[in-house]
Amino acid sequence: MAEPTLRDVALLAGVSPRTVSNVVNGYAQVSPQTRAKVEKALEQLDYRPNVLARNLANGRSGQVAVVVPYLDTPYFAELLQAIIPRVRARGFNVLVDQTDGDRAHEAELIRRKARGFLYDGMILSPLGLSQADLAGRDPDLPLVILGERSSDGAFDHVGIDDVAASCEAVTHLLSLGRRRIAAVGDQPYATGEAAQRRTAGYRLAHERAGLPVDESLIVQTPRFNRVDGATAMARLLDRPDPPDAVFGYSDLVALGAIRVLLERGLRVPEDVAVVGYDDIEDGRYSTPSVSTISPDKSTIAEAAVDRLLRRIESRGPVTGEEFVVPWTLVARESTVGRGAP
Amino acid sequence: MAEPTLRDVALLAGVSPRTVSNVVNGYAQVSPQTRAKVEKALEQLDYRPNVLARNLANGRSGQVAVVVPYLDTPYFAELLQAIIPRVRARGFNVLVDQTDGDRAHEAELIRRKARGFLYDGMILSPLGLSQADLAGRDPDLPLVILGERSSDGAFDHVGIDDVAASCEAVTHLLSLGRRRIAAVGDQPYATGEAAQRRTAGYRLAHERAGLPVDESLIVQTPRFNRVDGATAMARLLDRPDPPDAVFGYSDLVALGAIRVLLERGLRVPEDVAVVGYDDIEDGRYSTPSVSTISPDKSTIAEAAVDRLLRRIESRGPVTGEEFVVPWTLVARESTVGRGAP
DNA sequence: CTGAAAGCGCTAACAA
DNA sequence: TTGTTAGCGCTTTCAG
Repeated sequence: MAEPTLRDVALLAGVSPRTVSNVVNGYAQVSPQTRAKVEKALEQLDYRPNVLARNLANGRSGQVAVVVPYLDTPYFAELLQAIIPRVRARGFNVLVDQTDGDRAHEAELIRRKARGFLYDGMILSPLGLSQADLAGRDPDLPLVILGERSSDGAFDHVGIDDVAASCEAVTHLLSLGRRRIAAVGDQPYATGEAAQRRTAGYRLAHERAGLPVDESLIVQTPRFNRVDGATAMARLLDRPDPPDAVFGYSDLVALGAIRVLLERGLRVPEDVAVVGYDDIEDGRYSTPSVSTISPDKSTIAEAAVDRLLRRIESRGPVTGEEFVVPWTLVARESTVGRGAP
Repeated sequence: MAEPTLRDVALLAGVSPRTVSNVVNGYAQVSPQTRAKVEKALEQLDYRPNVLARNLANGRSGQVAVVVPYLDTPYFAELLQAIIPRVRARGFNVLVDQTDGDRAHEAELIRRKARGFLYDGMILSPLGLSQADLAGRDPDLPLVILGERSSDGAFDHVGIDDVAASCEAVTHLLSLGRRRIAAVGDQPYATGEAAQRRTAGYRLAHERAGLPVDESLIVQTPRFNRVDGATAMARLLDRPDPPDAVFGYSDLVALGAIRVLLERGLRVPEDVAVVGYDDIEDGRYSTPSVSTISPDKSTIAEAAVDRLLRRIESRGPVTGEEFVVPWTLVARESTVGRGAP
C-alpha cells in the first residue's frame, strides 16, 4: 500500500501541492478555511512527509555526522550523550561513526569525496589526524574539531587548554609534597599531539616549581586505556626507584594504575597519589575515587553544536573560531584520601 | 561552484546519463571503450554521486537507526560499538538516538508517523516499552528488539535468557555457601520487565536449592546505575541482619555496592560476595574485579544486524524470529577472591 | 550495449 | 493567497 504523497493530499483537499506544502511547513499565510481543509485531508490520509524528497529538493540532508575514535571509551560516550540531544533539539539527525583512532579513516572522512551530501556538517574528535590531513580536507564541509588541536582559521575548534590543565594536575601532586611524579601516557610521535600537550603541562609544572624533570618517569603508552595504565604502572613499580605519584593522561589510565597499585598492596594515596584526566563517571565511584581534570562537557557539547549549526545555517564560509572551554581540577580520594569530596 | 552531476559527466563523456549510472554502479555490461571514456570523465570532474538523489530514486535511505536508552551507560556504549561497524560494513549508515529510558519516546519512535523514510529499519533496545506499545508500532518498519522481551511474532528479537542467567549468578553465590543474598535492582512495575526477569532467576535459584527467599532482601532501585547500587547497599548494611552476598542487576549496581562495602571497611568477597550483570569493561579492572554474567555482545550485534538487514533487503514481511544468544558466568575477585582469572 | 524519457516526492520561483 | 510548473540528481523501463 503506497504512502500518501503531497499530491494525494492536494487532490483530496482540492488545492494545489504548493498550498499543502505551505501548510505542512507553516510557510506563508494560508487562509483559515484552506488550512482547515488541508489539515483534514492530512489527517484523513495520515500523511507524513518524505524526508528523502524534501532533502533532495532542499539540497540539505538535515543530518550532522559526529565522529569519535571509540564509542565505548567513557569519555567519548559521555561527550556523545551530551551532543546528540542538542543536535536533535535543533532539528537535525545525528549520524555516528567511530574511527578506532585510525588516522587514514579520519583523514578520509573529511576529504572531499567521502561525503555525498549525506550530512551537512561534522563534529570530529580526531586522534591521529595531522595538520596536513586537515589541510587536505573538503573546504566546503562545515567542520568543528574537538580536542587538542588549534584551528588554522578555516574550521572551528572547541577544547580545553590541555597544557594548563595538565600543569595544574601535576602542580596539585607537587603541592602534596610528591617529588617523583610519573607521567603515564606520552606519545612522542606525529599522531600523539594530545599526549604531548599533557607532557608539556607536566614539564611546565616542574619548571614553575623550580624542580627538575626525571625523564625516565615519562612513560609512553600506545593508548589511554585501563590496560595501558596497568602495564605502565607495573613497570614503574618494578624499578628500584618507583614514583610516589602518577599523572595518568586519562582517567582510564589512572584507574588501571590504581588497580595495579592496590594489587601490590600499596596504598593510594598514602604510598602513591594518582590523578587522572577527563572526569568520567567510573572515577567518581571507584575505590578510591579518582582525582581528575574535569573538562566542562556540557559546554563543549553546547559550543560544538552551536558553532556547527551556525555555520551550516549561514552557508557561506565563516572564519574559524577557537573556543576554549573551562575546566576544573577535582581532588578526590586518589590524591587527598578519605574525606575528599 | 556547483557539484558535477551525472549529467555533466555524461555530457563530457559523450554518452547518456544512463550509461554513466551503469558505470558508477557497476550495473549491466558496459563496453570497455565506453567504460574508459566514462571513467576518465568521472575522474576529470571529480564526480561523486549525490546520495540524497539516489535515495529518493531508490525509495530507500540506506540508513539504519540504532536506539538505546543511554549512550553513556557502558553496556550500551559497548553494544553500539559492536553494532556500528557491522552495519557500516553492509553499506548502511547509522543514525543514533537515545531515549533516556523514556517509554513515550520509545513508543513514538516505532510509531508510524515518526519515520519519514529517514531510516530503513531500526534496532531498538527498549527500557520502558510495554507490549501494548509494541502492538501499536508501524508494521512496515523492519525492527529488531534487543534485550529482555520476547517477540510477538512480527519483529525479531535478540537477547539472552535472563532468567537462566540470573539463576546461574545466584546459584554461584549459593554454591559459595552464601545464604543471605540480596537482589538489588528489582522494578516490580509495568516498565521493569528486565528487572523482573532477574528477580525471577533469583527466586528460581533459591527454589532449586530448596532454600526459602527472604523477600526483604529483594531491593528496588529506580535504575541500574552506580548510585542505585550504592544507595541500596547502604540501606542493606544499616539493617540488623545484613546480607552476606549481593546480586546486582547490572555491573554498575555491583560496582556501586562494592564501593559502599569497602568504605564501611567490609571485605569483598570475604564478608560480602558480589556478582553483577553485563560484563562491562569497568568491572574487569576494578578492585576487586567484578564477577558477572557475560552476554556475548559480538553475537548479539552480529545477530541483530544480520536479522535487520535481511529483513530490509527482502522487503516484504518475514516472520519474526527469536534469537537467543549465549552467555557465560565469569567468576572474578568479587566472589572468589584473589587468584580469580 | 546504450539512449530517451519518465518518474521518485517535495520545494519554490513565477504567475495569477 | 494560491496555482502552475520546473527542477533537485539519480534510477530504471522501454526502445533501439
